[in-house]
Amino acid sequence: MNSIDTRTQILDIAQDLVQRVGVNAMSYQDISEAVGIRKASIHYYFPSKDDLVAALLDRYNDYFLRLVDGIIAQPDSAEVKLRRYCSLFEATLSSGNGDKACLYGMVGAELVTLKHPLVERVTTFYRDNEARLGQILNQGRESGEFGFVGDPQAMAALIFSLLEGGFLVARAHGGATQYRAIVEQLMQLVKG
Amino acid sequence: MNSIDTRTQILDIAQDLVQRVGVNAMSYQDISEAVGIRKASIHYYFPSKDDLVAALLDRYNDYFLRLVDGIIAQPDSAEVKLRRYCSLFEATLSSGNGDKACLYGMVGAELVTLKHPLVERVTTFYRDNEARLGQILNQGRESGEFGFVGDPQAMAALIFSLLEGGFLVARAHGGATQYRAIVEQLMQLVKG
DNA sequence: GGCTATCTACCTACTAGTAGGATGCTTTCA
DNA sequence: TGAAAGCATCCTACTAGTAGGTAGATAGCC
Repeated sequence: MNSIDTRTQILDIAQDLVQRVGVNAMSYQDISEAVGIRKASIHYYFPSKDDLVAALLDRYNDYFLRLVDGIIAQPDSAEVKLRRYCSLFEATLSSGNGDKACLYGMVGAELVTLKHPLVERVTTFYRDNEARLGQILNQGRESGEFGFVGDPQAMAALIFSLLEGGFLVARAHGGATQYRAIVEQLMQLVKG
Repeated sequence: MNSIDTRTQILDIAQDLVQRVGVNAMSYQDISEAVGIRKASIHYYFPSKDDLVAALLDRYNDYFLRLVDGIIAQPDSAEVKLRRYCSLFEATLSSGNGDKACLYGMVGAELVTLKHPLVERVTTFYRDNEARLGQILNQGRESGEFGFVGDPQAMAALIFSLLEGGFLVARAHGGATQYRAIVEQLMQLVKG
């Protein structure tokens, strides 16, 4: 169906825009020009901007957590899993001109301007990611790979904040190189 | 002079707004209502929005780096200095309803939508902070307080990204409590 | 008189969103 | 089989509201 293609195209362009400039600076007009359809046609698929952003967040959530769960399910060492997790973020950073951030990182920065249903999605995404990071850290602790001090769950929260922040900082200064250096430094700390 | 007061009032309100909702979602109309003057009067002090944001960034940069330099100049242990540095960020988070982020963190997220002179300010702020963090870490290494593995400058970049990210994540999830837990975990890692 | 600070009144550009029409494919049914 | 009805998609044309920004008048002070 061509209609499904259009819907996907709208989501793809919208996601790209949000990752670059944020929700507030992304407009239906921008999407309209990039996709090559009229503004009203976007309203046909997504009646309100909140609908569009919600669909965007849900799609990204499903996509990202599926990848993470795939990483965890593999019979790899905890170090390999943690490195793969970090490289999921890096892939996004490198995919554009180094000016794309994590979708949820961008939305998180604009959190106060969003309505309840969207805010809830962000908090859930953060919580789910920290939980999965906790799993990886626990595995590494048990196998003896990771010798970091402190609670694995606190460490998971630290790593998630670090990756989200590293993303935004790297965009301004240092780019993917700086991000990789930070991940490398993190790995050393985790191994202890 | 009443004029200086007005100018300061505008900057105060504008900073508060940017820390909550970001540059793009902050409008002259919002400031106008909060300060109690007409929109055109704000243009008298800050002809364009870029002028206003530039003044905002410069003021915050001076204020923040002065505090940091004050911390470094004290004859304290490296651990105390690092804890004080981290608490500078926390003070901002706690100052509102837990919905205020670091000014430069917010602006950093919107980086792509800004013009050159503003982008430069952000990168400089990041660089200056990482350099000062590096000083503290070097002191701790030399005194034997800090036993973390890896390069102090890489560690400084890690800590700065962590704090900026921790800010944004904590706003969505966990608040000041979560931020403090992350800082505590960080301190354990730095001590090694 | 000139300067500072503030105002009213306006402009253009852009925002999200709506109403209703044109097109064309699909399904229904005589 | 073929016309009709229904539906999905996309359109033009519009709305009301808000954005940043400007012109020019007014008031009070040095």
